[in-house]
Amino acid sequence: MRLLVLNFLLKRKAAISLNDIEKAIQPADRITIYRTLKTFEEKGLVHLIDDGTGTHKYALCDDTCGPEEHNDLHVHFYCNGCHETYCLPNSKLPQIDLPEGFGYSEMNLVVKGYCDKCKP
Amino acid sequence: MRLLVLNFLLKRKAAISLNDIEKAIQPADRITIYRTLKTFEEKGLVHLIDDGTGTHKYALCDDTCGPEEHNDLHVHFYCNGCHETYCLPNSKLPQIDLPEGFGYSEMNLVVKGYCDKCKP
DNA sequence: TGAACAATGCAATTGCGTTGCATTGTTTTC
DNA sequence: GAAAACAATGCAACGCAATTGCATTGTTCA
Repeated sequence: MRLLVLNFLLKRKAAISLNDIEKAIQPADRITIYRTLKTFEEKGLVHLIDDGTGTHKYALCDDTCGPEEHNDLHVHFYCNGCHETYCLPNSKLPQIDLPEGFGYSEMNLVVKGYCDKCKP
Repeated sequence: MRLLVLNFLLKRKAAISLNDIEKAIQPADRITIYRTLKTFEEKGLVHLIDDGTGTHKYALCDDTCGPEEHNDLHVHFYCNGCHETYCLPNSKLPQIDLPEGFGYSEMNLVVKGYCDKCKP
């Protein structure tokens, strides 16, 4: 089962939700996939994306990720047309000036718009 | 009821969730507060914040917002200590280089860390 | 082989957002 | 001023996704 999920993740370029995987890998139990993804995340294989749609998405990490640390410090792009969420690893996160006394730890940046296939 | 909600929003500097308001304004019905906030949002009084916690937060808009348009183009800060979400209107959104063919429409940027009160 | 452990699957729960509908309060019209 | 039209409130219920408990099955190790 974990191999099935992993293979599906490798095939897809965009981030996918639990439902996507469930539909693609049938018959499969949603809870098993959920726990599989959770395990993958803990081990540093995938990272969880919050693209503002309310449903979690998952995408493969790059090689620098591990169980200790997630280097998912890149921009995510949500397409209003095809409703896909893409990782933009080439777009690095900007430097933000925080108010005095505030400490930075992580950042989540989601850009919305239309991807190259859906652009009107 | 709407006045109660508005006054509570004015008193609080941080963004607040439906539950926060419900606990603060008792006795009050959750649905009524929900619809109140929804009305406020449509009229351009408050804007909705997705800080990645999974629950929506609301915060007052500045004077440039109206029913037609929300100028909530600023950074939000989530404190891992007190779990409060702050608006950082002085931190403008950065310019992100999108891949070829991608079109920009909106952006959501949440910085996480520790605020000045919770910084260790 | 048997015990310890991990993985899976089913059922059920939680949390939050949301809608339907009846009731109450307010405004408009005659 | 009464009746009708409309807005606001409150209760119940629904929906969706994430999450957990527990029993069952498969795997590893002594």
